[in-house]
Amino acid sequence: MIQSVRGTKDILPEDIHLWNFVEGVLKEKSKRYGYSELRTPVFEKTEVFVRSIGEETDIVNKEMYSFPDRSNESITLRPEGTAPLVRAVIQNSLIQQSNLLRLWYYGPFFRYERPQKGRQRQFHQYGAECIGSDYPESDAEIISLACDILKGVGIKNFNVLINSLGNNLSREKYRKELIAYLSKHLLELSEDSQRRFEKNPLRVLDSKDEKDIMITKSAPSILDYLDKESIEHFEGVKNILSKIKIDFIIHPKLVRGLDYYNHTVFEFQSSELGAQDSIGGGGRYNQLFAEFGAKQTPAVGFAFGIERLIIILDKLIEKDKLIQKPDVFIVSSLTPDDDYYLALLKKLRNMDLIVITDLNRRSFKAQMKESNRIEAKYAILLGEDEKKTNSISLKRLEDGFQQILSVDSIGSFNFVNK
RNA sequence: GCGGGCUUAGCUCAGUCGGUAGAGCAUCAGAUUGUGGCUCUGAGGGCCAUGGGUUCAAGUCCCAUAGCUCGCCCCA
Repeated sequence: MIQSVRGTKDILPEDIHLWNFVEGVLKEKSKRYGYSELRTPVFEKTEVFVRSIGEETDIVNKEMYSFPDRSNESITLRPEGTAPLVRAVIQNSLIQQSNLLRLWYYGPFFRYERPQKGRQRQFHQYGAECIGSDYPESDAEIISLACDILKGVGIKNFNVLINSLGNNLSREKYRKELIAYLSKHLLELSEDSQRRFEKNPLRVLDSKDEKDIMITKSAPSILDYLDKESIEHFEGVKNILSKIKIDFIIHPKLVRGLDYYNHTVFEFQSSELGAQDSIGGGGRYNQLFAEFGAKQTPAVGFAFGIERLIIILDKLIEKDKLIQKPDVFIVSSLTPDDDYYLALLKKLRNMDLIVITDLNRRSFKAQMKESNRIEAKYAILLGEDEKKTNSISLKRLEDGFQQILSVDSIGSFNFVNK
């Protein structure tokens, strides 16, 4: 049997209702905040990601689906959404047409990782980016949008963690202090953290290793190294969040994996997810446009992992409620090409009803069973008797109530509200 | 990339000490040939993940591979 590629999943009809529901909320909330959709290609030149995400990150080093195309150009299936979106904004000169851009994206992304709960090789992300403001109110708007989406789909138990990495100056100053502190304990750190120390010392802070946690407990905190500008920005964000009643937890060890963040970083966590407990996250990235060689442009954004949302919702939502059951099943003993039957079928479908018929020429009884199995609201019983008298027998399946309707009165019958 | 567990019918799972497979649910068909749900009866459905090995004999024991899963790493 040919199987799907490792780490990819089919979304089956039984699951699609949940996806459609989530996608509906994403679009609706984006609209409420005045965000427009921007769709980029699923693949890009490899350098789009190498430049932006950071050469030393795992995503770039070992997780990208990169390959030379037929003209030997290195192509990469997008592992995340911010870099392509920024590329598109620059290429299409969108930021010059307006001093502020509100954009969202949604679609499949690709990372070559070992699959586990909440982690696949093809997965889906929704993200929103607010481009062109350096003020804390834009950070707050983004976080507010994210929270509204989570509440909109019905998730209430989640934590909002926030931190500030400060501007470049603050961050660099802190980095030096942290390295100084960690190098005193280097040999006590876990192997993983010793490796992190070399590549990206800030990441030692969110190690799960118990000894690492002990050591980083008394490490210097980034919040003590923020300069005046950075503090003002962070305080501004916290102030607005408090006023709009978004509960947040200040988490000085939250650093996040992508190199392009500065100032505010944040993450949404749920305990429903096991080891991959982050539903989504984001932050400010004032340097990214400059990395691409464009004019420096302040921006802030976030992304959700849709599969992770779905995992939570799967337990939370009665999926039955999302499924639209058929209105009518036609149980017929007439031939499949009978004029009376075909005319009725057409008439009902033109009434915007969901109408199902048997296509396997099965017995009257089997058709009745089928109408029950698919939970249709009504069965319409059709045979020579009805045909002769220009009528239908209409049976309400919930309670078995049956009546005869003339063909002319079908149009005014209310099928939807039983 | 590293470790643990798992893989038998469409689904959930039994399968003893090695002797070429079973249940429940689901599906389909019957129970006075135009009336569903409940009940009863019956039927179909299996390369026992794949490939090797041990053995007279392997779903069962051994090895490898793949996939799933739970962690590590990383991240959404």
